Parts: sequence; structure tokens; C-alpha cells
Amino acid sequence: METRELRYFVAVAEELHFGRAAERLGIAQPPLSRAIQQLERRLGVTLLDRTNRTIALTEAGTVLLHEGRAALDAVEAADRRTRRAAAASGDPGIVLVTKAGASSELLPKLLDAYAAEPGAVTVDVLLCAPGEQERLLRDGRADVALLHRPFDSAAGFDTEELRTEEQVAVLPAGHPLTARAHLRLADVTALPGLPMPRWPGPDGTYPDGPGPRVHDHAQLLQLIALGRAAAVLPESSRARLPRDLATVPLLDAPKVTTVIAWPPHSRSLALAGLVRAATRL
Amino acid sequence: METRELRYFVAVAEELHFGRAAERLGIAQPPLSRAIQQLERRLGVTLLDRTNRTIALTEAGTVLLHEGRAALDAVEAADRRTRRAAAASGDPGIVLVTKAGASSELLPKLLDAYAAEPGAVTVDVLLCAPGEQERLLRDGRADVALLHRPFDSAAGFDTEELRTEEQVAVLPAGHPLTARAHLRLADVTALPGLPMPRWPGPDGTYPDGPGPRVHDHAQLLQLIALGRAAAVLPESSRARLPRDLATVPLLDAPKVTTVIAWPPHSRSLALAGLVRAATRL
DNA sequence: GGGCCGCGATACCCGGCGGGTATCGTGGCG
DNA sequence: CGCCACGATACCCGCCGGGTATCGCGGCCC
Repeated sequence: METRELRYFVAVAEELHFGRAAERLGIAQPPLSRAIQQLERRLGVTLLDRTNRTIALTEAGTVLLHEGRAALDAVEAADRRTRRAAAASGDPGIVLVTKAGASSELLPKLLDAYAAEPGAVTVDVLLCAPGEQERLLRDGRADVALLHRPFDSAAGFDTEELRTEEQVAVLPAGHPLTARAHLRLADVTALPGLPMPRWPGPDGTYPDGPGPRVHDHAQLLQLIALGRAAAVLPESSRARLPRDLATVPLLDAPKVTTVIAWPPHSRSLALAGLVRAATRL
Repeated sequence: METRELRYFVAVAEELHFGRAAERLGIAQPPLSRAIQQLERRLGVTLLDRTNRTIALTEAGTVLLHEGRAALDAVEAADRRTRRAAAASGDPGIVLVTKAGASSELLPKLLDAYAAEPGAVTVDVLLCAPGEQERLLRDGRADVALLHRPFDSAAGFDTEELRTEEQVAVLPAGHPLTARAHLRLADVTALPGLPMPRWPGPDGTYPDGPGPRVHDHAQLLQLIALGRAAAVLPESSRARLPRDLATVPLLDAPKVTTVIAWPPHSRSLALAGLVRAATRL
């Protein structure tokens, strides 16, 4: 199976429309139809149910969509990491990715601790939207990530736990609940007029619900300040909250564990040094 | 980057010889030379140092060899799992792989416990040589594995720990040391005339040393019975040892943890059921 | 209910590229 | 010093990936 075939199939499976998929791929529709047919013939498997107007994934097609995405990520990672290894030979810098707005106190400590080690290389920090880190790590744009379980999934990576912390409710300053010494999750998840915001899932779509749609930390904070939302965040994020927001400890929110994660087959000495520095913090 | 190019490069990088690599790939040597040149040009990276008689991997080439193998495994897994999903639609059986000769009491219990669950599907058991399991799991020939840390690496998989056990020394019956109530690692690793056997590494080559080369459990047991080797094995393997072998508890050997492992992006309900059954044992 | 439209499939053509054979250039080694 | 081993180059061919034109068909709107 060639990566070109995989790319084509993933495009069709995601769009469920040959025309749009072809456009996305920058080719015409007929070659795409033929390519998918050839793929099905070579696999000996029906991937799409064509009901002559619309198409749907078969069971096998669903499997190939998932596995194919993972495979394409792996190929892309091979490409990118090879390029980087050649470009930066002499200074094989590390790219660390983390959620924008998170780990605001841990990250500087980690960077300082690692920089003090003998033989430390430069560490580029990449800040990204929540849920994007795993993808960057998988497809080679990053070498190591700070993840926050249980929000982020560390499946498929090697990890070391760095710290565990409680969560707090974040509310507009002056909200009645800010007078309370502590809250329970149920108190904040169903506040009238202050719905919990919705984050996009791994596929880029938003779940249904009343809350405003957000895709980064700054957006979220602004919405809370405007009195349009409430949120539950790890207590370490308190340090970087603007003054017009208030926090209240939560008694029953799940704890958040910060982990450092890297692709399991990494062979980089520099990465090993960074992980060592992290675990010693 | 196409998988064809990756396959070609991996072959050349492993053989370090264009002629042999071409033979292995079933093509002639000139197209292979050209393909590698094209790959290098497209990546903008030198992958091989050609000293006009012999070739060596550059730094970037080493990276591409590792990442490329992983990527090829992922593509192969996509192919195989798709075929299996289509072929066995209706009975999407599970393939479980474990080291031949290990987990001899745990495995039947697990299979029985799972078979008793409602909705259980057939589980095919695949026995393989030590160190092969990870590869089978990665390239889609198996869905789930029983691994034994620290011998097997569970890097890149999701796991659940099932049990932890001590190790014992395995010696020919009648050997003087079998009279002792317990031993230390140092007592058995440097026995005159009874060297520890050598296992092949992930790349198929054997480390240097005096011990005989073995590649499966049965071989190992026969060599011990012949008085040509000693071994250190988990105590659960005692149950299936032939009578002409004796075991002595070890005080300072690392404990062995049996884990059930599966690819992190699995979506199979049947697999989830098997894992649940395993954790309840 | 009929015609139009949207969408996937088919037909056919072309150019590029993957693969083959023949041969060269050049170090290493006997 | 000359042969040999090995990678690179030159050149040719056939296939396949991609394009345009068109068909078949079912839904939908008037």
C-alpha cells in the first residue's frame, strides 16, 4: 500500500464526497475514483458503500481510516525528523510543545534546569491549542510534549509523571459563588447563565451544548471575564490569570497530572537529558 | 515520501550494499541507485556517505532508518487490520501473541475468563520467539500481547499490569548449586562451564559472549538439560519445566511483570472485553 | 411527473516515471 | 599492474497516474 493511496482514501473517507476530496487533494475527480477502486481491488476489500448518490464507510473502511491516519503520521514524522536531523546537524535542537497557557511555572523551571546541564542543546518551545500536542508529537513536528492528564491522552508515548495538582473553578470577579471557600463540580457545571465552554474534539468538531465554543486559553479567559462562561482549570494556572477573574478550590474535581511525553522509539541523547532534568525537578 | 521509497531506503540502509539490497527487493541495482538519489534530492538531505566502494549511513540516514521502519510497520498494520476487519466481519476474532513457553498458567485462565463473558469472540493464540511480540503487535499481525517486563519493552503500547513474580535460577538436575536453598544473581551468571545463553537482539544479531546462541524456549531448556547453560526465568515457568531441570530461588533478580499490551489507538470492543477480563483475574 | 442538477463511474489519451539492460569510472587488492 | 567489485550513468520501454469529455442515475424542484 502506497502513502499516496492512503492519503487519497483518508481524504475521501473524511469528506465522504469524491469531488470535495479531489479538490482538497489538488487532483481531478476521475483519477481519485479510480485510485480508490484500485485500492479496494488490491486489498480485496470493500471500503465504501456507494449508494449512487452518497457514500458511507464500511466497517473495514473505518478501520483503514483510523490505521491510515496513524500510518500517514508516522511517514510524515519520518520525513520531518530526517530533514531536521540533517538541517540541524551540529545543533540538533529539541522542539517541546505544550498547551498555550498551561504549565506556566513548571516550564521555565524545566528549561532552566535543563539549560544548566552539561551538553544541553537549544530547546524550541511550541505553544499550541489544546488537543493538538499529541498530533505534533506523532507527526514529527515536535520531539517532546508536556501533557495534562486526563485532558490529554498520552497513549502511544513514553511518559514520566512530573506533578499532580488539584483543580479550581474560575469565575468572573464578583460572582456570588466567589464568596464561598470551596465548591463542588456540580456547583459550577450547571450555573445558570454561566455555561461550561465547549472545546473542539480531536476531529475538529464541537460537541453539542449551550456553552460558547472556544479553541484556546486566551479566548476562554476573556469569555469568563465577560461573564459568559465558567471553567475548571488546574490550580497552577491561577498564577497567570488576569485580575478580573476569581478562583475557588474544588473539592471533587479530578486531579490533573502533568507528564512529559516523547515518541517511544526516540534515540536522542538530548531528549534523554531533558527528560532526566524534568524528573529531577 | 512514498512507502516504496522507504522500503528501498530501509533495504539499502540495512544491507549497506546496493547490489544485495536490490536482490532482496527483487529489482535491478540501477533503479535502486536512482531511487535513493531521488529520495535524497527530494528531502534535500544526504542519507548515505558514498566512498565509492562502500557506503555508510549519515546521521540523517540513521534517523530515517529508525523512523522509516516504524512508519512501514504502521502502513503494514493498516493493510493487515483492514483486510482482517473485512474478512472476519461477523466474527472479528482477536489475535493474541505471547512468548512461547511463558505465562503457561496465566494464559489459560485468561482465555477461560474471557470466553465466559457475554459477547466474547474467538481468540487466536500466536506463540512466537522472544522479542518478536512487539513487532507483531506493531505491524498488525496481532491485536494484543502478553509481555514480560523488563525483558520485553512495552514502549508505544497501552498496557495493564497483570502480575509480578520473582525469578528462579534454572540448572541441570544434580548440579551442586541445586542443593542450596537460594542463590544470588552473581552465583549463576558466571558459573564455570555453565554460561548464560545469548538471545538475539531486536536486529537479529547476537551479542558477544561465551554462551550458546538460542532463539526459543525449548532450545534453552534442552541446552540446560545437556549441562551446557544455565538460565534465569520467572518462577511461573517452573510448572512446565521438564523433570531433568532444577530450580533455585534467586534473592536479587529483578522481578518480572506480566502486562497485557495493545496498540494505543485500538477501537475494538472485543479487545476492550479481553483487557477487562484480564484485569479482573 | 418531467426535466434539471449533482455526483460518481467510465472511456480515452498523454506524459512521466519506474524498471530493465548495457556500460562506465574508480578504488582495492592480489 | 591489471582485474574485480561496486556504485553511477546512459538509454529505452511500457505502465500507470493524471487530465478532459461524457455517461448513468437518482433526488429534487417547479
